[in-house]
Amino acid sequence: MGCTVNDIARAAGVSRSTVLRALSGKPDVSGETRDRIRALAAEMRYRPNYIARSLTHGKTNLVGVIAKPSIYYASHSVIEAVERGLRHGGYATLLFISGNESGTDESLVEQLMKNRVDGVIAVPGAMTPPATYHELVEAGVKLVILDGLIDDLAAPQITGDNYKAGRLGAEHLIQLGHRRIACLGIPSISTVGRERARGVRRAFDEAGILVPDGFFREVTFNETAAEECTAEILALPERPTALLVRHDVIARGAMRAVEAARLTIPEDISIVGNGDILGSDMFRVPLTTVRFPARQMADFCVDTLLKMLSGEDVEPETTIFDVELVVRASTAPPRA
Amino acid sequence: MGCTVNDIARAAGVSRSTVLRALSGKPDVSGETRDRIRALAAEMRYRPNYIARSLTHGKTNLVGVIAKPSIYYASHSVIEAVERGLRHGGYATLLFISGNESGTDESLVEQLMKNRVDGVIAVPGAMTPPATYHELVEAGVKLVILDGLIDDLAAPQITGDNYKAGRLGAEHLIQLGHRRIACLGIPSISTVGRERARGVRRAFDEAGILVPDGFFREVTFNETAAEECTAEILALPERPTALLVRHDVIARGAMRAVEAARLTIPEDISIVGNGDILGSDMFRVPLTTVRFPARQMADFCVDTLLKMLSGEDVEPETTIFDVELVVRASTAPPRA
DNA sequence: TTGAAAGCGATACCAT
DNA sequence: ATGGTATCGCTTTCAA
Repeated sequence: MGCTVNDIARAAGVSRSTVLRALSGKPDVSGETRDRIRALAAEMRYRPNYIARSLTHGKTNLVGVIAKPSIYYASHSVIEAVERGLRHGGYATLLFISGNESGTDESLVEQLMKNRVDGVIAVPGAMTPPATYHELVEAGVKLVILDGLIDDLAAPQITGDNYKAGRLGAEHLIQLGHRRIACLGIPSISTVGRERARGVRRAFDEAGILVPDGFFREVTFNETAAEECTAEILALPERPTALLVRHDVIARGAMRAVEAARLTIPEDISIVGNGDILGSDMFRVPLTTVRFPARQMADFCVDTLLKMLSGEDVEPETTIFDVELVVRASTAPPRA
Repeated sequence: MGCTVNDIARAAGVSRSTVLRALSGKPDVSGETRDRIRALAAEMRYRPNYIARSLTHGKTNLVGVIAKPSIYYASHSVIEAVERGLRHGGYATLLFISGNESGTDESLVEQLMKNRVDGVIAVPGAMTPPATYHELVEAGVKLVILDGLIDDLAAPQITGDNYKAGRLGAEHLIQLGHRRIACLGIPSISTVGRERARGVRRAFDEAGILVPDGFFREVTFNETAAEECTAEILALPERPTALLVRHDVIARGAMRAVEAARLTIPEDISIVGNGDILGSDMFRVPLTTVRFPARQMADFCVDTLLKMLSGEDVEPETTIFDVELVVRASTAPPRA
């Protein structure tokens, strides 16, 4: 298909070496031959074969990006920012969506390694076992974790302040006067889940609030599951007056359940989401939520990886980005 | 980093050829050596270098995917389906987001070609010039267009029935009794835009409805622009009783404007969206919209490309998928 | 059954 | 200023 350096060399009646010199702007060529060869290359629509180049350089200019499935929603704008950043930095994005049912994640590491990616950016989802990331690091791949926190991983990690996120949401409800607050939380197997819960508990403790056990739930990332879980909570003898929910998408499920129970938001039930996804201001009831600086985090993540790829030594530190509460219509004081 | 066939050959005390035969399960090896070599390879964590393999095969097993930016929303689930399908078929996804400000699209074709992708799946957005696709075809790249329609392109194209989509929405409003219907349509430079408009006009014609010029608008894909455009329409002397909107995301902008004008949906204004994006049933007012079988379209698209990649001759035909109206709360008869 | 050699396309280095 | 050659890691073909 594409023509090669050899083709050009033959057509120009010079050696391959000369062609290379002309094309790459190296010094040792006569201006005349250089121009002639360049014109010829353009005419023949020559495009250097990156594959071949990779082989000699030992560098593919490929970065593997492991993303979460679309139910996570925010994913796409993150991928977008990452792709743009990588492209700017001279890398192409090899995309893998993890937890996409098909194929084990063993094959994910496998794929990445076989394609000899220069680095990897991973946005951890619940479906990807942490071992995946450890394997990558052990294999010597340059890895940065975006919007997640993997225990004991020797790689830079970028994350939002989940402790603060939990705390902000809880404090907001407490200030509004709520005392019976239920949580649809993140499973505590993950560090993110534990941090979020720690923030919530801290706020409760400071306010001297005791929450019944049935009010602390862990829900998988699934709108329908959230709906069912919320229905159960609403059926509890002493119903909560507010819901602290792990994510805006989950809040949507919760809203459905509240509606189905013929209760109203925020009069009967206040809801706090998390993530401030695109459109949560246009939910049935505009959602009060916690905003993470997703774009900045993505940019910082790309910068970090690019530094590592350029040979710089980057400490495998965790960088925590600040979060903020966005108050909208889904929260109000409890009914008197 | 990774060890090579040579390393294994040396470690095993055999030739490279033997190692290859053992690893690839070719017949001509003694069972004993084969097992020994395989064990060794596993132990040394050998992973074949796809880059090198590509060079000899002249096949990279890379498929370029050109996607729209995240404002388009539905994008991510489409990318997800495409990635999964490609991975199943033995290909990796090289992702490019077009209209991502950075870099011209010339560099897009450039990137694709330099990386020697075996094929390309493109989801056309307004920001990508059609020339991009023609260049690709001319360069001999195997291309399939997903959810778009490019004029005179010698490549298979998969699209939803945009004529019907326009018609369904309009007919629905007409049946409800609306006669003053405004459109926030797709610019008619695109075939998709023209088809959609054709469907709408056809429904109007059949009902004998004459729509004032000011009621036909073309809006760029942008929530804020949609908001402004809607505000203008609402300020018109004889306000419409219904809005036919090019996309669910645009409907969100329209909803904002309606709210700002202190009008209610659907009592004062009915709204019909398009696309049935995830969550449009949980909009401020659950949105009546037209559903495209996005997942099936993506799957079909991948299948088509995989066929082409396997050497099959595929006709460059356009395949049109059926669409359906989803009636929710944003539409009702006009006020008497 | 096993080994050797050529080649994919580009590069770096040595030799002219 | 230009040409030749080995090399990257793997595959294919031919030879032993």
